[in-house]
Amino acid sequence: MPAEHLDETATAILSAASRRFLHYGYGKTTMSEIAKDCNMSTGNLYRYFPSKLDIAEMFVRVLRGEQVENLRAVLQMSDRSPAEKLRDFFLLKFKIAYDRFHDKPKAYELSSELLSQRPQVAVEWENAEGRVLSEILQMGTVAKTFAIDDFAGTTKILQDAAYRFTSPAVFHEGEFEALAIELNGVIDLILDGFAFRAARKWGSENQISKAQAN
Amino acid sequence: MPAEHLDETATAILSAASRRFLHYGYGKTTMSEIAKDCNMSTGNLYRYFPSKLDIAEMFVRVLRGEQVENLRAVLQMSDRSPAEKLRDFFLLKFKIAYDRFHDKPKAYELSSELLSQRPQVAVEWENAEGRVLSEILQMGTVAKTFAIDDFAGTTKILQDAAYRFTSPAVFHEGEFEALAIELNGVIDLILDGFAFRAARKWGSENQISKAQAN
DNA sequence: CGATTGAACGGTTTATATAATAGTCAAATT
DNA sequence: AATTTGACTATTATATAAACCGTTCAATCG
Repeated sequence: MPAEHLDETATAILSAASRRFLHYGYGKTTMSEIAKDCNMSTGNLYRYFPSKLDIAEMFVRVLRGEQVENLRAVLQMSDRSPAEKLRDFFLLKFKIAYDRFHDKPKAYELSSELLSQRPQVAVEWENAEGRVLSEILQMGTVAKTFAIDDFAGTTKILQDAAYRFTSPAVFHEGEFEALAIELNGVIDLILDGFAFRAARKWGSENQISKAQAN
Repeated sequence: MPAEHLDETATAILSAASRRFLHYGYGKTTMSEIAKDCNMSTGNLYRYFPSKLDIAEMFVRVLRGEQVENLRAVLQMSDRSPAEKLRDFFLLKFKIAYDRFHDKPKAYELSSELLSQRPQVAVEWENAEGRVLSEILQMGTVAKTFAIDDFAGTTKILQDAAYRFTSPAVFHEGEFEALAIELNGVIDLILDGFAFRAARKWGSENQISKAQAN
């Protein structure tokens, strides 16, 4: 399922298709154009991909794999506290979505079309991001900044609360800065909620002041 | 702008149009049908409404006015604490949106079409709901359950955090109960965030236990 | 004279015909 | 035998013509 299973020819096909997808969009790219770019016949494309939509799916998988890698990099920042990593995670996710929406419209259009026909891809992607988020929550729990018992459930709740800032349907309504300020406000509130729960569980007042300092 | 400014004839037009909008949808309703229902000519409709879209706008305004009234009723429940009212508000808003999406698909379609051409209506509607929400926040601040200084900003943040549960784009993804549980989780976290801020501001531990009890 | 009509206009949707494309497979190629 | 081909089919998209509908307004009505 990941992009690594592709042999050389499949990679060439995907690369040719990607170029055309980005430039002309999914609908305006034909199988014979892709075949010509690869110096092969249309029939032969089907030995490497079951359908055109599967080429698009692989294209999106690669794009989103890169996104998750970027998000995962947040985990490694040793100079950032778990609370700061939570903020970094969502601000980066917002920035990635906002940028892609604004300066790669064809890729956005392709994603929309694919996801309407392959909803499972969206679920997998959300789960992959959820695993990163969950690791941040675990780090915070180890550090006793957070006090979380249901990691999966809390991850889902965080994704819900930040949904507005990751759903492109809204990106035209406001400029980046205004939306980023609102997102920071949501994260502030979430972090205070976590601080409250940590204080309740571990019971010490220094937890409160620690969270306040953040 | 509100529905009360309408005279008898305009009300009859709106009523005939509403019946057809709900039954056949906006696109499948023609001005001559509306005129015939009211025993008048098409030309005469334009003495009461500038355009067909304005009839649709009035239709939506009436619907949404009722919704805001229902939400405002939450404010009056004297047996509910501010925290409980906040929960009631969002659960009711979610239920209203979910129900309308599922059993009045034509009304939903009409709303979408109108809002794409009259975005200002959505802004007004969000502001009207925001005023109710803001009153809940004030009640909570008076009761020292919350400690909010920027009511407008906090209102916006709450609307952002609950956006997923009010945006119909997602309603096919999950069943009502599952989504309601998630929404409750988001509200739990928000309320704990408010409790934390209240404890920080008013400084007493009994605030923490009070919020815990909720 | 104000209120109302309905034919006329222009823009848009719909229906139809035509062209292009995704996907298949028997034959050709290596 | 495994790979590749390209003509072929069924489906989808595009182009064109016809019907429709929102809107206007000069003529009619009360």
